Amino acid sequence: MNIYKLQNEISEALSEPLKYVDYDKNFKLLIAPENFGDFSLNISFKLAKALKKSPKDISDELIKYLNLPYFENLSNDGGYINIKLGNTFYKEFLKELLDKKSKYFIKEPLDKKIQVEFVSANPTGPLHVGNGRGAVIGDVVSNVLKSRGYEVEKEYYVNDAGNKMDLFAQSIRYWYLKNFGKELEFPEEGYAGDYIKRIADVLTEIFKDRFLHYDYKKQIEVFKILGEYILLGDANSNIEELKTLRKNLKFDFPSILESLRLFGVYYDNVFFESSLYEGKLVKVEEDLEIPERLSQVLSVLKERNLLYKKDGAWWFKATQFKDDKDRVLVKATGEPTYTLTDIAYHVDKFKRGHSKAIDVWGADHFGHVITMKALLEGVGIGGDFLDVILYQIVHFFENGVEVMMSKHTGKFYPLSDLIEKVGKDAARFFFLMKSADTHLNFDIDLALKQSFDNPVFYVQYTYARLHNIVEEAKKRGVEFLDFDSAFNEPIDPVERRIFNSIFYLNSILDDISLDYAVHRIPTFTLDIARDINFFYQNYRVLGEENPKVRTKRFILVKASLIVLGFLFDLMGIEKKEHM
RNA sequence: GCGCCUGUAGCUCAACGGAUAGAGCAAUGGCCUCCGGAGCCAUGAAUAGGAGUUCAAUUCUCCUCAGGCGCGCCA
Repeated sequence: MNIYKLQNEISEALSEPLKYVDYDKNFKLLIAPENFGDFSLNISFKLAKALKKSPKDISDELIKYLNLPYFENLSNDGGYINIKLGNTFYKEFLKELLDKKSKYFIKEPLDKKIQVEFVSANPTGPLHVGNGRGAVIGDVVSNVLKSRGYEVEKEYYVNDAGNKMDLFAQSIRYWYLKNFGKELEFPEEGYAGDYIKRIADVLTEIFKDRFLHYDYKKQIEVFKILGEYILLGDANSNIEELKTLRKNLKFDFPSILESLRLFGVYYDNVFFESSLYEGKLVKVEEDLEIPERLSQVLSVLKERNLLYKKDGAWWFKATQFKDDKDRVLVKATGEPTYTLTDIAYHVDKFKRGHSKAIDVWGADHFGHVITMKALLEGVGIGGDFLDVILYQIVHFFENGVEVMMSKHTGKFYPLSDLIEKVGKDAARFFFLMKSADTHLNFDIDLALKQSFDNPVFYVQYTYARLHNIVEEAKKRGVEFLDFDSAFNEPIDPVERRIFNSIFYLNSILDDISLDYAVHRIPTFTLDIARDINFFYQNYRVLGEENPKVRTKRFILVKASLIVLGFLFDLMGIEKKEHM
C-alpha cells in the first residue's frame, strides 16, 4: 500500500458520482489536522461552484461512495472529508515498508535523463563557504530526482576559458617572476589572494626556472593550466606531467574537487569550457571564423535569421524572445563571449539526450537566465529545457561583523575550513534548511559554538537511540508476535502521526522534484524526529508487557529507522548507529 | 529607472491557495528506579502597511515602505 494506490482508489470510487463533472482527477490527499482523522479531501470546495451546492452538501453525497475497506471512519467537517484509516490499512502499508525498506521511497525508472549542473566555480581560487549552498542544493536535488526514477547526471562545468583565466595566470606569473628577482606591475584586477603566491611558490619549487624564459603567451598558457590543475584537482586530465605535479604538491588547502568530496559531493562528469574551443576553425560568414563546436550554434541562428553584425560584433536577436536587449555572441575582437560558450554547452547537454537541464546558480547570475532561455528558443530546443535554481546570497558573520569576501581582494573563507570545523553533516544540514530563495545569514561563531546543539545532531541522535532499541531487543532476546496480531491492537494518535508522515513522504518528494524546494527535506526530518522522540519518551517498547502492543511499537521503531535512514541518504548525512 | 528575491514570535527560519500560522535558539517552570536526559512536557510572544481576487490569502494581483541582488563586446 502506498499513497498513489490510495489516491487512485479514492479517485475511482468518486468517478461514479462525478461522472459528468469536470474536475482534477489527480487531486491529492492532505494530512488532516489533529483530531480530524488521518487524511482529508478538500475536493468538495473545488466542486462547489460548478455544482452550485455547498461543500458540505457535496461531501455528504460523496461520502456515500467512499466505503473503501481501508477506511475506519469518514466524517464531513464543514466540507472537508476527513478519513480515519483502519488497521488493515496500516498493516498492509507497514508490511510493504518493512519489506522494501528504503526502496519503498524509490520509484520505478522513468527512462528519462536529467542533468544537474552545480557549483561550477571558476578555477581561479579555492571554493569559499558561499559555494557550499549551491553544492548541497544541487546534490540533494539530484538525489531527489533519482528517487523519482530519473537517470541523473551530476556535472561540474569548469569555466577555464576567457578573461578571468588570463587574469588568474597573469597573477601567478607576477609572483613566479618575482621569485627570480623580476618585479612587474601587478595586473590590474588581478587575483590578490595569498594562495596565488603559494601556487607560484609551489611551481617555482617544482619547476625551478623552467618557465622563466618562455615568451609571455607561453607563460600565460602554462600558468593557466598548472594553476587550474592545482586549484581544481584531478578531474580527468591525462597529462602525465600534471599527475607528477599532483604527487609532489604540498599545498595547504584541498582542491575544489577534493573540497566537494569532503562535502559529500561526487560528480558524474566534469565538463571543461575549454573543450568547446577544440577542433578546427569553421567559417560561418565571410568574416566570422570560429571553433567548430561554437560554430554550430551560430550556423543555426544564422539560418533562422537571428544573427547580425553591428559595430564589428555578432549579435543574437534576443529581444525576439523576451530578453530586454540583444546579446553579443562574438566580440569585435573575434573572441566568443561567455554567452556563446554557455549556449553551446547547453546545446551539448541536449544532444547528450537529457530531457531537462537543471542549473544551480547564485542569484547574482539572475540576469543570465532570460538570455539563456531566449537562446534555447532561438536554436529550437525551447526554453523549458532549462530550469535554473537560483539561491540567494549567503552572508557570513564572524565576531558579530559581516565577513567580506572577494576572490579579487583575496579575502575568503574556504569551504574546506567550514567542513573541518563544524563537520560535513552539520554544514550540509545548515545550508539545506533554508529555502533557496531566502537570504541566508550564516553566523560562523554560532555554527562553531553550536556544533553540539545543531539540529543535525538531534536527528542523528534520534536515529541512534532507535537503533539502540533494536540492538537491545536482540541482546535481551525479547520476543515479538507476528505482524497480523500486532495490528489487532488499536493504533493510538501518536503512532498514527508517525505512520502517516512516513506514508506521505512520497508525495512530498514528488512535489520537490517539481519545485526543487529541497529545504523541505530537513524540515520534514526534524518534524518526524520530534514526533519519534515524543513517542520514545512516553512509550515503552521492549518493556511493554502486552506482546501485541510491544510488537506494534517495535514495528514503529523499525519503520522510523527506515525513513530516517532514507532521509539521511537523501541529504547526504551519516546514519550513525552510535554517537 | 527597469527586473528578480525577501519582509512571519526577541533572534534564525517553516507553513502544494485550505481547518486553530508551526519549530529551534533565548526566557520561565516542571520531568531521570526506565530501550541513550544530546531527550520530553508546559507557559508567554508574530504574518511590514493598504486595496483587490476567492467559499478560503502568510501564499495570488496591484500600490506603498524597507533590505538584498542584477541590468557589460565580464564570467
